[in-house]
Amino acid sequence: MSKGDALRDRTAAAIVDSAAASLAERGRIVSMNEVARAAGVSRATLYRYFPNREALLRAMATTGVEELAARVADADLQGLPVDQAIARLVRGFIAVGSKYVALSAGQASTDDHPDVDALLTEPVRDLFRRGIADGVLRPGLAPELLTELLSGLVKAALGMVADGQLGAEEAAAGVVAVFLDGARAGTRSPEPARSSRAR
Amino acid sequence: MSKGDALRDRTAAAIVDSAAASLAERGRIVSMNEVARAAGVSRATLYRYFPNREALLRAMATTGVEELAARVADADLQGLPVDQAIARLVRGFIAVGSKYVALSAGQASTDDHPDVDALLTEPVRDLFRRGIADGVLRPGLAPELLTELLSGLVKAALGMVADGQLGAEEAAAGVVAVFLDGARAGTRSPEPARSSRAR
Amino acid sequence: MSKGDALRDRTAAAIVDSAAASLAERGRIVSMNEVARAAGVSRATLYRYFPNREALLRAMATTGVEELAARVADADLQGLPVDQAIARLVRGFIAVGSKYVALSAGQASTDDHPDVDALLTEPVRDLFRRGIADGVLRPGLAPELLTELLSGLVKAALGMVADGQLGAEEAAAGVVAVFLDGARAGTRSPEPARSSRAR
Amino acid sequence: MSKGDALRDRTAAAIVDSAAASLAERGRIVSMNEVARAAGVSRATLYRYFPNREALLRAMATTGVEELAARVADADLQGLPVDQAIARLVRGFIAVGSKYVALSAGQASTDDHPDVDALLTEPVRDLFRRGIADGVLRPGLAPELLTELLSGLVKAALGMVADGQLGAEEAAAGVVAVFLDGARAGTRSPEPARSSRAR
DNA sequence: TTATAAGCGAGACGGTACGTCGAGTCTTCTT
DNA sequence: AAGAAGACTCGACGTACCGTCTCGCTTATAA
Repeated sequence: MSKGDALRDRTAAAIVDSAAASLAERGRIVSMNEVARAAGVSRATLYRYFPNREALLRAMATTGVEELAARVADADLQGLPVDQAIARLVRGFIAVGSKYVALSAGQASTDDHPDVDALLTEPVRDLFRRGIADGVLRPGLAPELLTELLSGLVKAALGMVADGQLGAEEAAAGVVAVFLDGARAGTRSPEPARSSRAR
Repeated sequence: MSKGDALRDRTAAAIVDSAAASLAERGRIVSMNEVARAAGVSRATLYRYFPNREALLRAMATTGVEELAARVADADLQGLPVDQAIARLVRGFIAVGSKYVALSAGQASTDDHPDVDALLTEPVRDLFRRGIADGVLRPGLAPELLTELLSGLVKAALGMVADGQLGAEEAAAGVVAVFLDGARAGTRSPEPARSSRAR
Repeated sequence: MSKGDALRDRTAAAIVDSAAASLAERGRIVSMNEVARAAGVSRATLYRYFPNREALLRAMATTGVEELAARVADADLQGLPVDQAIARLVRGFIAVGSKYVALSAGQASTDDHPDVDALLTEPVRDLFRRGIADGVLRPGLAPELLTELLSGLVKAALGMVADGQLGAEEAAAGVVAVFLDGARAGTRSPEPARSSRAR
Repeated sequence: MSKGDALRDRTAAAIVDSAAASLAERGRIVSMNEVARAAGVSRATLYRYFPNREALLRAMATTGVEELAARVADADLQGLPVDQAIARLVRGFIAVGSKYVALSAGQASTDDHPDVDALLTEPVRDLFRRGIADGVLRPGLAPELLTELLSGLVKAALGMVADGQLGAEEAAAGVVAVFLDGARAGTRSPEPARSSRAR
């Protein structure tokens, strides 16, 4: 039975990947028919795996979240200084972006997802809490707000990457630079030298 | 003829407003039938004004953009210090947000809009150019990147406002604080006192 | 007032004529818009004269009927032998045919038309009754049946005339020949010489 | 595959039958929605079988023609004396009439139908040619004209049958009587005794 | 090795929304 | 003050997509 399940999972994953690719490539308008065809599978099978469009989107979201969560877990955020942890996090977000961008466009509601909270939002929030407690981040901004704002920065950067206006590395660097130190000129900017090669 | 046109414009504006309200209230799924009914008009008339759904969304986008552009023009961005201009800009964005949020959710493509570029993006980019030239903003970040990142921050903040997690003022203050000075604690903390007094 | 009425009548007649022409020329599918345009009048005016499409068709029918009725009245059917009266009648029908064909195609219901009955059907039926009474027509066929059958023959002949397969004279002669004497060869062949000289 | 096709054909036939019934019962104005409902099928399915209204009408025409053609083929026209063959033909036409009447009202164009020519018009024309050659029909009337005139008679009779003014048998008898021997009183009318019971 | 179960492709079906178009009503402006 | 211009509602038409279903077929597991 484990074998059947494995096959099932692999098929589902293939469908999700293919759908993510189709959805990233073409502009948000992808019919279930096209998704099925692109995945090399019949429409009936597609519906067997995902009972409706929303479920497919949700699965894509979950996949992206899990992929991201794996990176987050690997990243040993607790073991790093907060600023470096954030940088690593952002790089991870943007690397996984190709899937994340489809969702960030509002296709999937990301509501009703315990995963996304448990796996992503919470660790990030913890990171921010730690940063504030450590005195690395300033105390005036709520962790929840910081989480959302960072997410917004990442989405914007992903949009530019998807449009080919920016490489993933530059995008990540820009996000980190702005998020940590802001756009204002000042004394504490050795980092920007690393992050300013926007075409 | 001016009268007929005026009536026409008013009707169109009423439809756009009603559609924006419907679309903000209900989650992204609003049929043309409902839009028409909510606007107190028949479906045929709706289609007389906007040949298809996309045109309606585009009109909503344009309306939002123009409203925003009016604010931007009023704001006398050139006459202010760059940081204050940015703060004013962000407050304007968030104030108009209720319309902007529907569009930012990805409903309208915002592509093929000369308006949005001419009226919004360009002034903002100019502002950033001026800031870099003045030495107020650091030179390492391209104006295009800053524009997108600021837009991302605003969208994120708008999402929180729409969810009721945050007031418009706090949201604007948070966006400005992070965008200008970043989340990192540091020597520049006296300045945020001007702009980031979240509740 | 007689002047206004005269104008009114003339306009109505012009619309009817134009509509008949449009309807004869193009195949049965003529929108009220096209009718109005062809008549050189606005759609509103068209509707002022004829409250709906059916009224227009009915007016066309009535016009044709009146034209026909005028011929019928002129033809002095009572003063002629029945067979000659029938021949004259058929020629009249076919001569007026261009209008009659549009109606015979089923556009107008011809129901609820007192005119058509009073002006056409009744005289024809009377003619048949006289023929039966005179012994010119055989008694076994009801006048109503004969009326319908003759109408059917005329419509068929009109169709061929409209298609250019037949001239009006030959068509009329054929209808009269078949209606009076049938298609069977027989002893009455000398008579057809008078009425059935098809090309 | 034969099974699927058979099912398909049966469904199509059911739709055609139902549509013919609806169209015969109600006066020419039957929406596709009603057709679908009457056929116990959804509108989408109706359109799946017949891409548009005209195709449905055409299918009804073809069905009627084929049904008629089957009768014609069964009737062994060649093996009968021409007058008896004509009588049989007319009875066949009128029997099938309920479908034929909808089409004869001008709903379907009957153009672009090779079938109708090959299956119906041609045999009838052949019959007339044989009749003329045999001396049973008189030579002065072209077969094409006779074909059309007979068709006109049949349509007229069908109209009366549909209106309930006449039974099918009487109608057929009247048509045959008039078509073969005309309405004129004369020596050769033993038949009318059989055919004159118009109400 | 065969039977049985499960997944799969194919595709019909109902439902719903979209965008188009014609019919008929009504208001407003003009002459 | 009547008629022209034209906006509006209603509803049908034809198209497309979604989600459900059944039907055979194949394949892999089980006896």
